Amino acid sequence: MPDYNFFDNVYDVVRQIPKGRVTSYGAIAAYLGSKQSSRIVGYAMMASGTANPPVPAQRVVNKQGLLTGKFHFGGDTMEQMLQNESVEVIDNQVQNFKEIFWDPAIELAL
DNA sequence: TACTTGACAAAAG
DNA sequence: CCTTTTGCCAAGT
Repeated sequence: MPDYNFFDNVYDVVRQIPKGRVTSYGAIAAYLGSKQSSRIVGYAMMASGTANPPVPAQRVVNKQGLLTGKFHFGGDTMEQMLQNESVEVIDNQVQNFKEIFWDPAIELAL
């Protein structure tokens, strides 16, 4: 068993995302190590579908606030879940993204 | 063991 | 503004 599971780190951060808030792959990657690892975060999210406990991957979007991976949830499930948490999503785009953005580098720095 | 793919991001053309 | 390229790391083939 590996030591530092990048995936586990990602899961831990994502689970701490408050309701009605969203973050970006790059933010998580940057918080863990380097923003270059953003792809690994996305990969972790994909694996999160089989992870236990499952992580609120719907709260993780790309830096544009765009629901790039909504298809992995199955149709518009991602949008529905986000809107169910008071997150406005229009055309795969999180509205007011900048306002509800949750940055682990700041929130978890406390 | 090597090559390809991927829920990203930033830069270049 | 849109398309292409490069970098990064892990997993699948």
